[in-house]
Amino acid sequence: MEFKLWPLDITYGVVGGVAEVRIFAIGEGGERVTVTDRSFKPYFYVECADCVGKLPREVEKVEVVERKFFGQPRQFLKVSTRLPEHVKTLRETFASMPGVVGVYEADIRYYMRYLIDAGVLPCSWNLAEVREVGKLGSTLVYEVEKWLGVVGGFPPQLRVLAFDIEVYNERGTPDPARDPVVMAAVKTSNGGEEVFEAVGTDDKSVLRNFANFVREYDPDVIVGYNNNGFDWPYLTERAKAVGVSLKVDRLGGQPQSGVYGHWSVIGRANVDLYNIVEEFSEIKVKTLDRVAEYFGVMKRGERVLIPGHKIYEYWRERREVLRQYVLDDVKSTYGLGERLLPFLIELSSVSGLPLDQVAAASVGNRVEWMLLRYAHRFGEVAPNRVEREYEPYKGAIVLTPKPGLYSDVLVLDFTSMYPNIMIRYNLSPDTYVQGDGWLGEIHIAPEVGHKFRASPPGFFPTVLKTLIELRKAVREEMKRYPVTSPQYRILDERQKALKIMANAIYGYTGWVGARWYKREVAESVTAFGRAIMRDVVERARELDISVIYGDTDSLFVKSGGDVERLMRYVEEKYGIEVKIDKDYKKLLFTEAKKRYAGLLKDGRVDIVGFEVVRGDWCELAKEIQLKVLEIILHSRDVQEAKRNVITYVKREIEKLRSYNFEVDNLIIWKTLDKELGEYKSRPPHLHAALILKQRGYRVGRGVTIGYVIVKGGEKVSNRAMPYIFVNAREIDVDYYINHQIIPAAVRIGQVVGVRESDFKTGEKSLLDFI
DNA sequence: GCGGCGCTACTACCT
DNA sequence: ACAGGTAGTAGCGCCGCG
Repeated sequence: MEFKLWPLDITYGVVGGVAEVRIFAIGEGGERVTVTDRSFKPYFYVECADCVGKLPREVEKVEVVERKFFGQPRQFLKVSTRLPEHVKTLRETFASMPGVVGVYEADIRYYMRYLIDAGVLPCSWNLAEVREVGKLGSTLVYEVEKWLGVVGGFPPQLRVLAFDIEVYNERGTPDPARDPVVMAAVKTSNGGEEVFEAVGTDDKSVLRNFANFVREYDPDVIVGYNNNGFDWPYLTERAKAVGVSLKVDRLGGQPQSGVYGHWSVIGRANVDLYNIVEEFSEIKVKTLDRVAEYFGVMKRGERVLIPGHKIYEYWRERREVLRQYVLDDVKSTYGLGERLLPFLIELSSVSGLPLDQVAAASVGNRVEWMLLRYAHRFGEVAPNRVEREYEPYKGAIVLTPKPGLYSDVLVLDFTSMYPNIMIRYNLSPDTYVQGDGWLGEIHIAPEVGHKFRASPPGFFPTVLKTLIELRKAVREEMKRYPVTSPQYRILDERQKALKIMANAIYGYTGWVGARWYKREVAESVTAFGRAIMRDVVERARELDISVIYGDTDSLFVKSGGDVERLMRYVEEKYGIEVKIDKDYKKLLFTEAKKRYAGLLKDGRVDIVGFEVVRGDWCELAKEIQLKVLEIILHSRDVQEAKRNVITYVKREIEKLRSYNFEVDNLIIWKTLDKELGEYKSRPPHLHAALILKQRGYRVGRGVTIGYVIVKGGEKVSNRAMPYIFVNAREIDVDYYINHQIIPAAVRIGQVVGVRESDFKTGEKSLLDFI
């Protein structure tokens, strides 16, 4: 029978010496099913010239096949093996055989190989010819006979479960061997909400009740916040320590740790929302409460907040508050899931990576898995991952702004410039021409001189064209639905997923870790980009349009001139659509690139690059900088603005001097980019991190440290203290005045003539006394 | 021994 | 582990200084 299914998770097992692929999926009627296939043999490719050698017995079959390699037709041996694990061992065996030139695609995981070859897309509707073979627990099992392709449609109703745990520990980072899980909270998409609690310090019931709940609710998707980094490893360790089994997957097993810190719960998609939140650079401090507020899920002011190091106190003395806290956390997590899952589902479908992996996978890997699918479709054998040396190359042009206040400025944006360049000039690893051998039509990149065949269309340009066309079709389809409909929302997430994947391809070509790494391609893309930018600036000059600033693919121009003509010029000459991205009434530049701020025609204040938008300046300094900016943007004349700025900032400085502030507003947040031992110098946040470590906290790469500068004679670094250990009276207010408030205020204020000395008149320097 | 200077380390930002 | 370009702070070593 024909069956339409939406794959959620995939795994395999070996039964009777045969690999069996198992796809956990949802049918059209909402039924949960398992689809199996025992017919697919693992394989890899071998390229050889007169290969000799005895075939190992793990080899099932060898065929000579026609494939392409970087666009060139070639013959390969397709070596199929009996079991997935044989691929790894045979890879070595074949590589060392006399006559073997290369072994390819031997590092592709079996179940991914299956999805790619069968053309099965996770988180999409796939049509298959199946037959029913029985039941596994309560779900039907089908055996697939033939895959009939991907069909369109919207995702089914998913059962989602969010969870969160709280651990009792008196200092530092909790230790599963010692510290009990005193609370576990769950929230489900059918409205269920529960908190499981320990009895005293006995947490066996928490673990059991949690596992029972998961099994009974039987979720398709499990979401957590840092569950890969904390909850799952902690729960499984703790379960082992107290002798409880944590059987939560769909085959009666425990969660398993996979590669790169990802945890899998077979049959379900375990998604760590923190993974995806990490990609939102506009969120500076990524604690659950702040992230939930950012996404409009729950306001921080309307929920219970307990710092991690005080949880044990609340468990001992104010348990009902802790209960509310864990509930607020799980509600936030659930809400985040509602907000983020639709995008992840589409990203899974576009990249071809199963849902539970797509959030954890890096951008480069998502692109690579997508490319592997297209390569298979085009009959291309994928190049191997090889270790390469990093070679820098020139990037985009950034114009130098003239400092000052401008009025009526338009920002022109060249849409999808890099993808368009790649398509137009056919830039791809397989179209790259080395030397002068090629006699057909070629494109030559400016400055760098790399050559590319003009036809036929290369691998990357073809993929890009496909993605752009798909996106266009999705955007067309969106018009058929009301903006507020769920369908519209899903299609919008789909077009976003297609867009970000297309935009990531240029970066991928310049990434040394990429299979299809080709520096010459990346280098040519930026070279064409620079040439276009220079040409458009020149054209603007000819048209008497004044150019104020530009960065990569945007141009800031004075409105009033024939801007439309300039836009048409770019569209006609380069085939790149130009859109007016922003329309400023007033715009402010200092002498710095990548930093500007302005008042948009719609009344919004827009700030780019300045301290206000940076996470590593304290709230107070940012708040003051914003005010200074607003004073300037809203005043009619420069002198008045200058006076008002000075009066305002002086007042703020006085407040600080008289200890009229909140410590929270003075916290400086910085992320550790390395492990503590790898630092060559001792910056402030490292100092603060070392203090945290000394007091039992686990800190290292990726952790964001919040510190304040306290009094003392030594250098700044030695006075950086984790804010949780500091009282207001210990704060070094002079540091904040001279190194946070004044620099932030002067940076913007300088445009109307405000100088550092305007704020230091009250203070007599030693020189004055002499 | 110390202040000033310039370079390096480091982070976060922009497109 | 998608890219390069950029601003800015603090650390740190070096230099000169009778």
